[in-house]
Amino acid sequence: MLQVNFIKQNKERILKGLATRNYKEDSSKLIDSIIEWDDARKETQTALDELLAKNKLFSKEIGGLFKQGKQEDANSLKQQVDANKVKIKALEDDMRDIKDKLDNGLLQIPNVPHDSVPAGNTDEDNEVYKEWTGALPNLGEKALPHWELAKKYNLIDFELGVKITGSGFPLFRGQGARLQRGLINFFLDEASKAGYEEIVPPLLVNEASARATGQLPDKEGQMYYVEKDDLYLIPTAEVPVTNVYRNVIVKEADFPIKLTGYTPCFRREAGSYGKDTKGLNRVHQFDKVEIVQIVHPEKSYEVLETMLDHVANLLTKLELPYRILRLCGGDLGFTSALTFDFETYSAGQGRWLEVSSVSNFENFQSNRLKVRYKDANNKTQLAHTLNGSALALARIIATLLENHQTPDGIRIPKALQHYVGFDIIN
RNA sequence: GGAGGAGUGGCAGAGCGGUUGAAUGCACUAGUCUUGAAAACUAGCAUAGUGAAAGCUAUCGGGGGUUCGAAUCCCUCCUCCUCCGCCA
Repeated sequence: MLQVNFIKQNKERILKGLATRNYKEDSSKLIDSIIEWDDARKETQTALDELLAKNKLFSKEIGGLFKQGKQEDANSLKQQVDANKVKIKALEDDMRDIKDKLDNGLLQIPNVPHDSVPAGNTDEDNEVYKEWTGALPNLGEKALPHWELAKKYNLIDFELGVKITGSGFPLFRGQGARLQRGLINFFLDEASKAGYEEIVPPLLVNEASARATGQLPDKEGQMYYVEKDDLYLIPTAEVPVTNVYRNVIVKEADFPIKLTGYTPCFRREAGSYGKDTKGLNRVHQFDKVEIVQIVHPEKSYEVLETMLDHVANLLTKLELPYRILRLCGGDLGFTSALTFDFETYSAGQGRWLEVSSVSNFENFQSNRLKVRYKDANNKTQLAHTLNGSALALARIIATLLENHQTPDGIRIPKALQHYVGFDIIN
């Protein structure tokens, strides 16, 4: 969430940013309201503080008077305190009301897109940031999509997933399961080599955590919710891993903080039934290795580049053709200032599939998380947070199977052979 | 799930209705001393709101209540510890 002071000082910039996002609400009005509410908040607070200070003083006097045995004086003071208490109660009610409005208003304003974010509505308006310059695999007429390959080599059983749970919960078996496990280890090792600390977090989180990283209230319907215990199944490791630093004031010298974590991810994908749901293209449960960084505000865009390089390097080692998109305003996540998506070419389907999303949230997320540091003047400042998938498994398996299919079987890229324990699936 | 105990600043730990945002120790930061370091000594050292600042206000696990006044009393929730039960 944006800071109120930032909103006050940058109204035009925010409106321009919201336009880039193609934001539908009457944002100008909302921003004016927020500014009004905040002014009202300050005014009420000042009035309230004055009364509280008065009563505090009176109470001290009353204490003194009692000690001196001046009961009557004390009692008359008490009446004044009581009168003030009525006013205080009213102001406190006002305050709660104003704060609610202010908080709700702030929650409705998405992050301001970075200047480089192109205006646009849908994923068709995303800008190709880095094109694939090599040749795309041409497997001819015999190229199979991954769901057929999965069946042919008995790697993934979608029907069993349906039997056990429901659609969108694939079951991996045999070499398919091995491939899955190998990829996870490969991604984690690469992240460790790049200096990320490995975390094994809880897979269910409480409301405070989901709120802090911005899943709530924005994506409430997308998360599985365990009502009995009031917990959410994580839609990404970003939630528990970033929350490690919720409400923490870090030392400036500790930057950059780099964390990685492998977790299954659970997504209800409500509203997207029937769209791209074939095979592994869109599932309710998939595995992902996430990388997260908490950095000095001046460094975040530099760090974003290194994260892009990290993901690119993974895809290169997996010998997969990929391209990088810069998301347009309309496709940009609520909390993000700038997001790059990685897509790999899916040779069996003849289309590009999103396999990673790398974002800089600037201080939008840290403002809710309250991840801060002390600057040179010992003032508390918000850190910047970034994260990226490195990588999301399900679709990587899909493209891996499709791109590396040969008449003799599915070739395992060299970098991965050591992890899966075989060099071909047949 | 049942019974009991406990939650105070970065850590340890006092306070248990009155001027306490909170003793003391450790840690940390700066200074004095020293060739340098250590030790010793001196000072500083929570977060947030508001304000130009001084200051004022809130916060002693969270929320609510009693009281002129609450870290201290009451209610409730959460967390941790011990014991019993169950169990991967």
